[in-house]
Amino acid sequence: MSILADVARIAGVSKSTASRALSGRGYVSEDTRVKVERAAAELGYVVSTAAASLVTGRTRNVGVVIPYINRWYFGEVLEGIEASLIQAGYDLTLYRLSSDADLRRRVFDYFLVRKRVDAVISVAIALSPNEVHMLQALGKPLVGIGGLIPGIPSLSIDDVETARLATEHLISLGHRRIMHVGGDQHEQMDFRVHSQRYIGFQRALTDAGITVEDDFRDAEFSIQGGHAAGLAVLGDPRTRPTAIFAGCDEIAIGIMVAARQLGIAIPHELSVIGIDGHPLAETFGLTTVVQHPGDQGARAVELLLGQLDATPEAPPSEHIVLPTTLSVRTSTAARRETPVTTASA
Amino acid sequence: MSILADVARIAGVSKSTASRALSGRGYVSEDTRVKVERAAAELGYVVSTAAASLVTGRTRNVGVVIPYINRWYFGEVLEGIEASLIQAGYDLTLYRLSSDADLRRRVFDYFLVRKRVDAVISVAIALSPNEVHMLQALGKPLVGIGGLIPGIPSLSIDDVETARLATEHLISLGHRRIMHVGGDQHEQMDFRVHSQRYIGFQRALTDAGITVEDDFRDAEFSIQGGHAAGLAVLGDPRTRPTAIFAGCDEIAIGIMVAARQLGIAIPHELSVIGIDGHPLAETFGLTTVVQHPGDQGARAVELLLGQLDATPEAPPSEHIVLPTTLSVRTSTAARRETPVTTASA
DNA sequence: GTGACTGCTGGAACCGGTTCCCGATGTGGC
DNA sequence: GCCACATCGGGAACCGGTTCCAGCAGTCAC
Repeated sequence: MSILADVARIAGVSKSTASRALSGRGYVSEDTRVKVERAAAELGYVVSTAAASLVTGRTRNVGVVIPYINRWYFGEVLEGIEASLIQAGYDLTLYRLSSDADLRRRVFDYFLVRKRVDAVISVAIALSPNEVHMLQALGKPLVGIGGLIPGIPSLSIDDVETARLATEHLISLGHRRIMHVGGDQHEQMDFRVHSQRYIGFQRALTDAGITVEDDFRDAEFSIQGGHAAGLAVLGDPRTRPTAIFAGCDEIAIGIMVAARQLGIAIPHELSVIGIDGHPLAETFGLTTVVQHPGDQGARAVELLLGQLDATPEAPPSEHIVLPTTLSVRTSTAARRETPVTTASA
Repeated sequence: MSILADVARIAGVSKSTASRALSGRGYVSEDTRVKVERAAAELGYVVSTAAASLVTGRTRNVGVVIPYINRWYFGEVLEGIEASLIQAGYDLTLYRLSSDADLRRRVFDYFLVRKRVDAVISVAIALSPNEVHMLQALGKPLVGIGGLIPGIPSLSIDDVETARLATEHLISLGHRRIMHVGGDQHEQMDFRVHSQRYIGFQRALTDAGITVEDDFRDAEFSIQGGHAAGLAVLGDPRTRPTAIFAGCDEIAIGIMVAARQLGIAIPHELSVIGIDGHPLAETFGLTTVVQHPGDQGARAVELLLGQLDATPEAPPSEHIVLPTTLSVRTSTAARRETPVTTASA
């Protein structure tokens, strides 16, 4: 474990020159630069980030706060962030923020505040005003993904529009008895997304002059969640919807599995559409509205680095909306028959 | 952003006393401790980890090297690691290590070496001898999960035995024409696991005196991978196996989906067993051999912290084997019919 | 020849903690 | 009354870099 002073000695220069040579800041002649680099290589020297960040105040480390790791959307976002950060020479420190209040406080008080990160990316987390305040008080760049937090630059799809797009697809196929199986509006964790998608769903119905009685069923955002909800919703042939707009592809796939178990043919007896562009959507022939979480992560990093480099007090509190595209597969089709009645206005 | 000196001044003590009071090391009277803590709270003081680790040499940060984020096993392991580290007051810095040689070298040269982590956890990665050497040269604790690296304490299930257990379950049900759909033995990333499971599979067959001609098909470790392999393998009714041992639950589920699409009834015409205990196994009624990746992550952290605390030169290069348990569901059943012939000896 | 300027280098201060060491005080035993 | 010992607090060195500043040589313009 050699230190800069060793390198300097071997190279026959001073610490300051060695530092300049290695970091590339300030005047160094080509000759000495080579000498220093050679010495560093010889000794296997690597800078101490602790020492460097002590004096510069920058850690080259970005904190990522995320509620889940093992769900497709979140995993993708995380991969996107990671790849971009590595590329830019930054480390990524991961904090999983559950809904457990104690743990949350702990993460905030104990970790994030510790001058250890240069910036924070918050992925699809409903932050309390107090938490937002703490993060802003850090004076570090902060970017949100997947939902907007007032006063914080963020990045997401337009959930209302996306949900409307999906629902309109079903309506255009002639469906009237449409149900939304999605996230609980009142859940703490998932941050507006649920309610936004429900709003978009309803808006499409309203615009088409359709009213549905039982128009919603909540489900966990997973295949199992969709499966359970599917079994519950599709059980009675007389009340069964002819089409379901699922809050995400995993729910949609769970519903498809449930339908198959119940002997309900897709798409002849039931159309299903999701949101995400999950790789399984192709396997299952699921029609979906595609988003690109990995890109969202990458873009967030871009935004962050922009803020980090350009220190001028220009807080770009913009909200970037990313496009989504409808991808039609075989899980949706024109309405064939109506089990009972369509409740259309 | 107050510093220790401010706290000391406000509390009316010296920096050294303030430091002792806050860190809890060394003699400090109860009175002064309270005074210092009050001053710290008042100023909203938090230590600079950079400064602290510069002098102590410890960062309270653990590096995790992992090949995938968005696959069930890896996500679970990561969650387990994260929870335990947070609990212990450590940060987690994430490095995704792809098979891309450049990126790999970059992670090793540029990041891991940078005196930035106290320890490293390597999850299911096939490290080159050179990479192992670099990590060991760091002189930091190092624990592997999911496969053993010579000379490094590690933690995993017994892949051979687990595969044998799964295969024996199929054999005990009367199956003879059994196939293994799993990972490519020669793939760089997944680190022995593939070949170990194949060995266990073959061992069970051999012990039962069974020989199978086409006994293997490789698949990506995902539902899609299993689905593609399933379509390929199950296409021809005359050569179709009566039972499949899948390398993981995701592959198994993909196969089940493929079987359904091909109109093959499970378990009447085809038995499928996996390895993992994936939450979807329950949804799909998949028989599987259960492991607990989250626990593996937690145990790894335990091991690591043990090494970090006890500095005595006792490198516990042990390999811990974790138990797995067979969980029988409805995807496996006694052999009913034999499409053509059973190739039994 | 002198002054201004550029290119380069070294000395030293500094970042913000931790810890060693020494001195002061108090307390108990003899 | 004195010594040994435990408790407590402060001064200062130190961790390993970065950066400011001063200084020096060489070049060019006048």
